[in-house]
Amino acid sequence: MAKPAGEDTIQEVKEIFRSYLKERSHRITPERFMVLEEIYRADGHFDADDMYFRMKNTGSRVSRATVYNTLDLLVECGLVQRHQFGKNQSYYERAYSFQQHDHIICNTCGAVMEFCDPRIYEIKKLMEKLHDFSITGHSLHFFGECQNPDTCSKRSEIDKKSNQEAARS
Amino acid sequence: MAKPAGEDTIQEVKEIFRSYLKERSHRITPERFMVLEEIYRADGHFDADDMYFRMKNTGSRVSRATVYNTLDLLVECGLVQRHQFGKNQSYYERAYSFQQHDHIICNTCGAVMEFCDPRIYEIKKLMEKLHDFSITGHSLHFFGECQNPDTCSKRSEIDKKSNQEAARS
DNA sequence: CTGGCTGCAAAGGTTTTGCAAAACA
DNA sequence: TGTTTTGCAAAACCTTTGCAGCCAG
Repeated sequence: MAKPAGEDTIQEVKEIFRSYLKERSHRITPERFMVLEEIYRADGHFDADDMYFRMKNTGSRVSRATVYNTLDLLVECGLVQRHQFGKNQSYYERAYSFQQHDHIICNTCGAVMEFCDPRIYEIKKLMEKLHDFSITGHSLHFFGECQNPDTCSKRSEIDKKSNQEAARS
Repeated sequence: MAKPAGEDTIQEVKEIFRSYLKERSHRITPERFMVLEEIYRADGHFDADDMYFRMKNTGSRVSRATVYNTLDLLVECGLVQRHQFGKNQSYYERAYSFQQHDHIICNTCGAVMEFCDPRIYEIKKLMEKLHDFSITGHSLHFFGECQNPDTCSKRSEIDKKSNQEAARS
């Protein structure tokens, strides 16, 4: 799994975000930077509510509205990627200093694995030419079943859920 | 764009669905077949509510609950594919006798184009081997902007919306 | 100052659920 | 006849919005 970003990376993304906000005449508020920092201190994928409760627990009190607002801004400026893993809910992950990758999702246990294949880029280039289209992003998911019974079971989904709920105490 | 399925195809998918339901000891209800038929008579992508209103208009009165229930069954048995085009809403399209394809989505006008590239299959095979994973499906979307001003404008999104609303009269 | 931003709560839109009635097996 | 399934409406769920007060510029 992905590890949290280092301090140097966190300083870099803050600077990038600051420039972005200034450029667009958006205000530089402490809340926005608190969200950015929390995202880059986290590892892996999360949803908006995860982030809301995570911040609540670490003492950075921001409202849901601000979390959503900031996530939108961060997606716009490319520091965060938004994913749809099949549920009607958005998942996010940090995008800076973080290798471009796609996802393999287990239908049984919900595990998300990551991979990278240069052929995606080749397909992208071909499609831009073929369809007279300017492609700015993509999402590739493979769905299926883990073959490893240790990591894949209904159990692990239940664990995940109860852990999340515990975090919201 | 995709054209509605022919009568022969409709008979085939009904037979497949019937076998599937029998196998799983699910009941063979007229509502389920009405939904299946309406899906295969439609062209392109639709959401659950589209289907609900489409059926209302053609006189096949089924409830929303039944539409959702049946869509789940059809996705499970592979006759329908579910897509997430970036909104927090599911879109569907028929999958039988319908070439496997992926999607290019315009962020501006919402247009959805289709394409097909055999390299996806190659990547899939590699990932199954690399990650000891059994892949049963995938979704690949490219996001960006149409380069053709005739087909791409905010306007076309508005048109699409008002057409949908007209269908719900 | 003053317009954008925040926090809160309420509204919005899609999907799921509970329950009585209907109907498949 | 006994359960599923249906239809309806209410609930649940995630996200957006409205508004008063706050704060960055």
